[in-house]
Amino acid sequence: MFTDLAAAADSPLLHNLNPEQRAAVTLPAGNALILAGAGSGKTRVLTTRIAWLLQTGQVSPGGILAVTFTNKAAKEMMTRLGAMLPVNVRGMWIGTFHGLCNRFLRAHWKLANLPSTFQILDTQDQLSAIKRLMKQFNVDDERFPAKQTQWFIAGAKEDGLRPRDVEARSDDDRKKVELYQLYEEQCQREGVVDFGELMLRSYELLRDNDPVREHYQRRFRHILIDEFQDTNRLQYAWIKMLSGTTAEGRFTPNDNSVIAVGDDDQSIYAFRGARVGNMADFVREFDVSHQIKLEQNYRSYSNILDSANALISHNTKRLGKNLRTDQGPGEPVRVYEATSDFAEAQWMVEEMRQLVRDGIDRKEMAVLYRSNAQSRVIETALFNAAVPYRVYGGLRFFERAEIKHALAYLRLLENKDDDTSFLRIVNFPPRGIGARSIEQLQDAARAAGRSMHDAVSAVGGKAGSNLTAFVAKIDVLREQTQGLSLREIIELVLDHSGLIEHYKADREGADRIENLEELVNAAESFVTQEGFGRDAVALPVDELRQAPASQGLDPNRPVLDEPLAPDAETGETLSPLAAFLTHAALESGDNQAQAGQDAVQLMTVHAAKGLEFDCVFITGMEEGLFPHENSMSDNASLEEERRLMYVAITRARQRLYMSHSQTRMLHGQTRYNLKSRFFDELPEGALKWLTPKNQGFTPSAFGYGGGYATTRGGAGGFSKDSFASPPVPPQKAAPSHGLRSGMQVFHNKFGEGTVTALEGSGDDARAQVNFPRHGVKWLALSVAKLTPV
DNA sequence: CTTTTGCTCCTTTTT
DNA sequence: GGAGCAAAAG
Repeated sequence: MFTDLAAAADSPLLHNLNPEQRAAVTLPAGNALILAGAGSGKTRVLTTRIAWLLQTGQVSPGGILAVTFTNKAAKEMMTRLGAMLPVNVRGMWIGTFHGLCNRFLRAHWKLANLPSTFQILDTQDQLSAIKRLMKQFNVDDERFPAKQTQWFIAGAKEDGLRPRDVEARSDDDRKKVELYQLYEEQCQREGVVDFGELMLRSYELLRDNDPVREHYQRRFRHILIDEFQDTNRLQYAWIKMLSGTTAEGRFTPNDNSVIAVGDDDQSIYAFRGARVGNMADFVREFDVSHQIKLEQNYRSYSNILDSANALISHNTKRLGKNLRTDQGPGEPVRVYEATSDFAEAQWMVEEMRQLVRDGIDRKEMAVLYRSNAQSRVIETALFNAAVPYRVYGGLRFFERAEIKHALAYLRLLENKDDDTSFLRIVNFPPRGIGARSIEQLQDAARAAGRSMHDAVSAVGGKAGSNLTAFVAKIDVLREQTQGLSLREIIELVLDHSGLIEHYKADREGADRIENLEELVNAAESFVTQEGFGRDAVALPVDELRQAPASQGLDPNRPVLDEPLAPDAETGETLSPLAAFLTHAALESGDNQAQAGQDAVQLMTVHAAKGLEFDCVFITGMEEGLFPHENSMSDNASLEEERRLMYVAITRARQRLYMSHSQTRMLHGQTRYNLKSRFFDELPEGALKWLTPKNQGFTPSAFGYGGGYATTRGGAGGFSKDSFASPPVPPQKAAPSHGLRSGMQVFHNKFGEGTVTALEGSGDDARAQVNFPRHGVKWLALSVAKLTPV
């Protein structure tokens, strides 16, 4: 360890860093903002910073708090750090916001007013809990869709608001606040917390408990936050609590150092509460003394980078940043116009085959799209061409129905009051407990103010005996699993729950059984990785010894230095089962990890953030899709779409393709789309149009009969019949209004547009029209005056 | 009580 | 086009 910083300037850690990176790594104490562009070595800077702080003795491992958004990012940080320094990374507070809050609440569950066995609700569980609640209170789900209520509650929590804090402006709002209140009571009764609650509870405990707050403020000397542009109000407030809020609730930056790393141009999560404004607030409220911009890009050639820079310069609200590269221009960005989504996929497959022939690995090719629904056509094309591919997104391992069923049994063993889990499995596998019995039980439970588990005895008759048998089974299982290893517990539960048997009887149950077996493996590797049975190593944290025991901060107990450290007094430790259930809730697991195989990667642009590939295809670049039609009306969301496109472009190292299609099947209907406005925002010099530059769908395009040119001869292997002839718009019998799909029409307000669909007849007749500047509209023909052009 | 059929709604997503 | 869910048939 270095004793003085002068000697440390030669540290091997700092080798191969550019001046900006080096400045960021060696920042003096104080609050700082690092604007890190795409591909500028952000993660490297963050981890090196931590390693540097430790190596120069400026802080001990226990004094570091590093927060990320995804488990993947946290894991990567720990791996890299472990490679740089011989340090016990697991003892450090590196993790996701939610993971760290969970750790915090597990340690202070009593102060947080939670049962020690509290369970975590994921989004699915939360929705079903809300549905159950709304049914119980006879809320009209037409007027208040459960999804909307869920959105309302999650949104309130992201803003740090409890029901009493929410300002209700309408009767509907008041009803939602009431539901929020009832939902909270239900969660508290059942001993469960949702994701937002993990954050909010932690925040409130820090806010309301002076010794706890002061303890952690003293402890965390260096706080580092990754992807700062994605933080929401509550997360920002949480950071302020940890770094200098006083008992009076005033915030003054103290001598902790907070380093926020982010890129306002890559803020793509405003729709779920992220607040880019936190960056500006941070600079102001934390008296930021240093701002560093990392603009040197090590990823892409300049044609790609120029495109990204040009595009994003159309956004008005920016902190200002321009990526540069030392690499040459590289390949031009290739643009392709297809006649249909099917043809677009065909073209892509051919292009990929050529790339493979050129020696590029399939796993270095990514297909990006705006929404998941777009993947199907592409999958079909890849499948038919026998090109291996892997789709990200969709159901993750711990979200699969059979896994959730198994977990529900396990959760009930831990926490019998978890009614969400109870309901999920009370009649699964079917055991003769129908809707009526369940309703009876729910009524009884509500009347007695108990959980469903505890209210079973109040239900008589045949229904009652089935229920009693079920509860008895759970209770027996709980007894039987005492003292067993995690693996044995799960095997026992799978066996005695009847799940395996049930799926064996099902013709299509083989996959599900396989997944259940995989659950046993997941548990097994969890146990090994988390180091159960290994002695927890407590790190010296001197501050801790001054904390008063009365506040639950036992001076002799190394609070939270190890996630699973046993309680010093009772020797009590989080059971492996409890830890595994937490793990399952917080890390929904990889999708289907067919890792290792050389396969083309398919994912949404959102999912691609943080990744990079040699070749990237951005597909479906059409008005209404990208930018998405729901985001075209107001400028703020349009700018977010543009940032999304910026993220997509900057994923590519060497080759970038963009494609759009004249027609596309969407919701079982053919749509005619114009090419994306984003094309107009790219530098013409960096582009190469593989097809004649065009408008996207126009009626005249139908007259264009020639096969489209492709870049190389080699790519022409597709059958001409499959798509070379332009699609013919559906010729429905012309109704009285005389409009047809594909027609150019004029509207007084919206100007010229293209009819893309027709529906109904007579007075109900409606037309879908795509207006270049106003987007896609449905117009009632009895009202709207449309004149053919 | 369970299975089947018909009807509705469709962003983006991590925790 | 297809998942998810509620009413109707078995």
